[in-house]
Amino acid sequence: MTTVPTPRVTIKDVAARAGVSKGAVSLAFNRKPGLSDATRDRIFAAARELGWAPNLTARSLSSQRVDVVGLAICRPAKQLGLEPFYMEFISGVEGVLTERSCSLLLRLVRNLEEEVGLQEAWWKGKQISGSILVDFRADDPRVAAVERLGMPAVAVGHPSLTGSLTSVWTDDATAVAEAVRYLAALGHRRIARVGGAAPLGHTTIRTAAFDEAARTLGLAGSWQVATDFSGDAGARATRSLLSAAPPDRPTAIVYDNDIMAVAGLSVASEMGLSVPGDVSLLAWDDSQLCRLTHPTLSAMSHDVHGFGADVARTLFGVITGEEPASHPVPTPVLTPRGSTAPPGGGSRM
Amino acid sequence: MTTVPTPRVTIKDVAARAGVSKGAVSLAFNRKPGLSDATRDRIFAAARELGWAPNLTARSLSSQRVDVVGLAICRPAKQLGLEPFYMEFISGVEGVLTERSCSLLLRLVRNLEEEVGLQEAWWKGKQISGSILVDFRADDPRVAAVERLGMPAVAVGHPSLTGSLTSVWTDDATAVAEAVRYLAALGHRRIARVGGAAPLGHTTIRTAAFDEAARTLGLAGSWQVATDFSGDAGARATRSLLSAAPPDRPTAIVYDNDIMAVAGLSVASEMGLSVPGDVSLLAWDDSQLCRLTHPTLSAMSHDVHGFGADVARTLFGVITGEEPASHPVPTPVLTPRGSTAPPGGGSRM
DNA sequence: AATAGTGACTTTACCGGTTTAGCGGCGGCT
DNA sequence: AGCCGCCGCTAAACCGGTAAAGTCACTATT
Repeated sequence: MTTVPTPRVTIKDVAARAGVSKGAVSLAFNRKPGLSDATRDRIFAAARELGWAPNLTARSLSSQRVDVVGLAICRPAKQLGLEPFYMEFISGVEGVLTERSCSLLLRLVRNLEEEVGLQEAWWKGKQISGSILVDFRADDPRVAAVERLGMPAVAVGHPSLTGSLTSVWTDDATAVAEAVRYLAALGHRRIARVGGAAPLGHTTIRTAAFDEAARTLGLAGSWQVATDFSGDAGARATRSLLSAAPPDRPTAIVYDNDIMAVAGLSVASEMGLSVPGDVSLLAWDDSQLCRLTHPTLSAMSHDVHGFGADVARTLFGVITGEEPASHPVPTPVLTPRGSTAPPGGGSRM
Repeated sequence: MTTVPTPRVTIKDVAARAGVSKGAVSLAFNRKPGLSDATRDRIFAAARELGWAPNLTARSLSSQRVDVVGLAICRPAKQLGLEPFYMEFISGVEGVLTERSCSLLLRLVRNLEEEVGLQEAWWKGKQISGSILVDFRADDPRVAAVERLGMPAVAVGHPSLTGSLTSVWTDDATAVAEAVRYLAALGHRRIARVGGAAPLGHTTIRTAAFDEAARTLGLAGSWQVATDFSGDAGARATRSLLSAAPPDRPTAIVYDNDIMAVAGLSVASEMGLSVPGDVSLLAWDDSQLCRLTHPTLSAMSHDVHGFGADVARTLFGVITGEEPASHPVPTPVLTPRGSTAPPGGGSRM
């Protein structure tokens, strides 16, 4: 294929064709007052005939705004592929961006330092008008960096992690408590949790909430393991938890995402334990995956798409200077399915 | 948080501080010859002190190039979330883009018309320097549109679908044939396939290849179902295939992605059929998911990350005018695991 | 000694829009 | 009639860079 030496039609050509100045074309395309309807129509007709669309690069240079927001995700590719959360989140964000003809600049980064550098480059390079920050950690360096830059941003994470940034979060502590309370109500006394990546702030929050709930309910202890969110890690953790002799073996396990719960289910079956007879399993996030297993997985479910949309809307608020309030999205709710039941129902599968 | 009225440091400030002209600063930052080391150092020092980074918008306006490539994905959000393919593909693309400090503009679109409009807007708006096109269909309107625009692009799909566009593809026909041959070699005579979305070109190709292979091997027929790639659809299809009475029931099923295979596995178990005893299952793509089930899923596996990287590299070739050749990536290879075995081993689980 | 060549910069003309100041003409008001 | 104010539009400055042409001092060549 030979690349045609593109004709490069610019605003000047359109202006010439419509018999007006380029200022007039600009006014027409930005729906600003000051033009008669007749002229406006002539301009649009000319533009259509020439197949012209404004050069957004030039536009943002002179108008000092860009219709692009950034999203950098800092997790190993290996985990990302399977984590249904992100794609759904992104699709929620997209939905809102699209309505405002805004685009998403996506980048996967290897660590937070890289992300800080990237956000700075994006912002100083005037490539984005704001950014969505995810996966906060304790003392996250992005908080200070973003403040210093004065860049509009929305932090996805609990306010205790996101400093002065506008944030949107899920109330993980409450959700964890509900999960534990539910299992306890079923009669479980030995409940374990297979958590996510330890450095992540929300993991810490869930861990603390789990401990707290276990204590409050007077449970037999509080087994928790940190993983990297991968299925393999979830399988390993489950294997280790379930290989304890029955009196010490947990009768219920809560997972921090779907993948690990699926992996856990498979480990239980591989070890000859029935679910939920010998052990109850509770997943988190509740993607489609939870309904594809046998038994189906009970889960703490969550409107991830809506979460993304909310975050995007909030970001627009920040960008336009409305100073929207930080707020939580609806707390995940328990969706009981086939993987949870009172303990000791024990029939082999 | 009060947004600081950003100081707006420009190339002029840096030039002034370093005591040179802005042309010199430009030369320094673009690593072009014509400056003494001493001056270069002074410039960098000045830039560092002022915290300056070039305005990429201005740069691309005058240099006529942008370091951004586009990717529009046209699938319902619901499917995307779970489809491990895309995130892995994207991460492969990203890896290559990052080395060249290039960014990815991502957009989810609802239909091809929208995508055509988007690509045109992106290109005419000089927002991207090229695009990656995925999920081709027969008579795909994007082929003509992209040619008309003269936009550099790489099509992910078989050349029979992508017209004159440079393309990178997986040899699905060969892979399907291998899958069928393998199952036939195990002794299966009644093999079914749960395919992906019918309008997609690669689905058509696989369907034809499956028919062909079934005929060549003299199999008992060729059951194929089209779905939408979702787990639910995979489950429904499997349920329908397996509910035939034993002489007509397939003894092996090939799936077009992992999710559907996982769903199929669960349906088999729900119907009291053992895998691989009563029915063998073969997945496609081979994400982590295949190793998390019980039994583990045999799959046609595929270096999706590498695929993405290859596509990105090829796109750079097209952009720089090297006219790279269209080429296939390595054909998926069979990875036998626990879900495939000779038919009739039939012990209940 | 005159000429050519080179290295190190500077000057200046864009890139393709947006934006603001300005301007001619026309209707309304006094 | 004269002045004002507004409408509809144009001209020109500007956004922050890049790139090509120009300048100038200094060395090498003949």
